[in-house]
Amino acid sequence: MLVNQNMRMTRQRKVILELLRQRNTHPSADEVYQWVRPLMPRISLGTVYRNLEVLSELGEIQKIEVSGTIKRFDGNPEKHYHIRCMNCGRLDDAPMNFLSNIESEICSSTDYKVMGHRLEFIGLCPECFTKASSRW
Amino acid sequence: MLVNQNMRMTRQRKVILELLRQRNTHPSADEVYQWVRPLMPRISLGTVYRNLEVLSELGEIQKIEVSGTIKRFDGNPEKHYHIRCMNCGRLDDAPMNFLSNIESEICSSTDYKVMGHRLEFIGLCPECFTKASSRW
DNA sequence: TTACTTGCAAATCGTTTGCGATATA
DNA sequence: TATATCGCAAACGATTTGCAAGTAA
Repeated sequence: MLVNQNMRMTRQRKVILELLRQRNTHPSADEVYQWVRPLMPRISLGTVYRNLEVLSELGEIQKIEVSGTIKRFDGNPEKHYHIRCMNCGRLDDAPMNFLSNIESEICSSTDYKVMGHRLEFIGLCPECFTKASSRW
Repeated sequence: MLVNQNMRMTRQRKVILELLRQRNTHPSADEVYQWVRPLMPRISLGTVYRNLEVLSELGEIQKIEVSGTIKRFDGNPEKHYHIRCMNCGRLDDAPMNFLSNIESEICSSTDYKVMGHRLEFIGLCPECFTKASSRW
């Protein structure tokens, strides 16, 4: 879907954006839906999906496209990396500066026009690591 | 699914592994299914999925878990990165050495137990770049 | 007023799973 | 022979979409 010039700031769109900006978690579309429902009980899941799509195309939020599971969204539009728990799926920001020159390394040796990159760390969150350790 | 100790090398499993090893593309499960069918017309898509899962848990192949789309598989079990065409979805190996110390950077500043990372470059493949350029 | 957006429900699509039959070790 | 694996078809879950009604500008 292309973002239309005449994009309208509807109540639904505004509430979704505000909730994402307030919280620094990385929810799935369904989690966003659960957040919004107390405020707008008649909103549909389809509307949530459509608005998350539009907002990410506008650059207001980010769609987190790493790992082959469900999509996650991030109210922080700045470029940054994430770390994911391989056991429970928890997702947090990774404490690392964005590597802005990493792309130049491959530009000369690929036929692709390189335009960006995604980096995700995999591991065990504190809770899952503790649980795993206790079974050793 | 956990890999069983008594894993059997069935005809189906062997053919799938050999095809993945021979070719250096990065097929989806359905593409593998299309490859195998001429050789084994009665094989089912479910069998292909099950075998790709087992083979990747054995470390014989890799499941490529980047970007939120469909899963891809790689007959090369060595750690390496990929580059994806944002227009057509084409996926190739990225010409870059594996960054084996990148994880140590964040270990001290996260509560996670870091165990790996995934890096994917995004861009336009030569074909899509040419097409895009011609529209400017 | 106009056409973008919504709510609803059905459709889509990749993937997984239950089951009885088959074949590997 | 024992049981891992198969083929088949149905189920599943996340996401998308068609449509008539609603609403922002």
